[in-house]
Amino acid sequence: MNRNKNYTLIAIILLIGVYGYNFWLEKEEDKKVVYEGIKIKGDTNVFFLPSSTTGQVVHHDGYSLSYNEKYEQAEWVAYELKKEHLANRNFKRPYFEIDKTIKTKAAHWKNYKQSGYDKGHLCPAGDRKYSKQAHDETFLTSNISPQLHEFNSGIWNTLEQKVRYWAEKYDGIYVLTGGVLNGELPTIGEEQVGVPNYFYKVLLDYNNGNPKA
DNA sequence: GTCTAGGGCA
DNA sequence: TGCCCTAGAC
Repeated sequence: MNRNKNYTLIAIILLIGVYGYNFWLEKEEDKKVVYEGIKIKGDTNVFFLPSSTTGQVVHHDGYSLSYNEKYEQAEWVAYELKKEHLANRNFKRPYFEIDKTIKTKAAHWKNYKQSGYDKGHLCPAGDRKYSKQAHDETFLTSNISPQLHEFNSGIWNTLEQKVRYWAEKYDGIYVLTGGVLNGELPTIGEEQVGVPNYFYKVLLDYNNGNPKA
């Protein structure tokens, strides 16, 4: 591996269980509202969705994201991981495609080629195995970020598997993932895709407030 | 064996 | 774009 680059990747893992907001926790139908809140376009930062600093929030069927044009990647990706989303089907790895829903144009995957970095999923393909459509959707360039292979297939991968375990255990959770995009970051490719130094995940369990860390 | 990936080649 | 092989971490 090329050691000329400054490797200081650290994962910051934030696991937050929330007790509050009883007014939408207690009723079953409210779950529905939350779920729809993710998908309905035009809704402002409904419920758990964070605010966007770029003003460009895009909703896909399987997840929502806020795209940061400067760094050519999403500042966050949010999705719900339901128990029934968990599946073991194995889809063929599709081709990475440019996310056409990004108005300012998402980066091309060629930026990542031979950059030494992985095209790391923010919304993991492994969390969207309940349908091929949802699975393939994670292979949009708006859903990936440059990650070291060692990091992506190592501790990050482990974390994603734990997320799946928790989704099973707590009957569904919300997941928010992103890289820390600020300041001057190293870039790759012609479009200068920023390379985050840190990645984070925030988990929200809406019907069982067991805080975990 | 299961996940995450890169890369070569028709 | 599909197919198939390789590699690391757990």
